[in-house]
Amino acid sequence: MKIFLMSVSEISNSGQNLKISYYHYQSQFGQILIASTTKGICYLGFKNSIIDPLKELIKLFPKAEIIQQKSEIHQKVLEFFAGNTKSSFTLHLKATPFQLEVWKALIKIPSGKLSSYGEIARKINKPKAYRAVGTAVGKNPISFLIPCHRVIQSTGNYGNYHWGKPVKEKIINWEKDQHKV
DNA sequence: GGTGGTTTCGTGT
DNA sequence: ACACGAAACCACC
Repeated sequence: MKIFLMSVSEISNSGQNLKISYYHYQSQFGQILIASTTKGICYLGFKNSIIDPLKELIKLFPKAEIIQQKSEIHQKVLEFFAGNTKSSFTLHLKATPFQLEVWKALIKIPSGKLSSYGEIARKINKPKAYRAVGTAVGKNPISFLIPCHRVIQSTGNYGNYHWGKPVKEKIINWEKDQHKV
């Protein structure tokens, strides 16, 4: 069972006076970019033909000082990708209050399980806000750690994915396999 | 089981 | 004030 604690502190002001270290790494789902502040992970995205995660990072924190540099916390994330489920992480997020609610609800979905946008909406006590939930889930800046891939349509279709549907399917199947053993 | 129109809410502009 | 979207729901067929 995967249990990890996360605390979240908010970033206002587009990242002014903020120093962010980022680096590209390889994962079993493709190339990823991990970015962190001194407080925690602030961005984690997949690189593919359509998405340039570095561009997204800069767009998210236009005023921050963004430097290419490895860091210890990146290593912890890589271990997590490798299957070390004991780690705990601190996230340093820029978010609206609604997004924070949604992302916290995502963290509660156990590995290997799936949820739907409507179910998340009911969990945060706004059952009719499923459409807004979809938008909020899609803006999650930390893929994989915040398990946005575990949310699919109520019909059973996998629905869309910011980093491309194939990646979403890969991760879901991988997590399924982890629990078969 | 599938299609199409309607409902609904938070965001960015 | 307005349009959009990682959806859901209902009424048909």
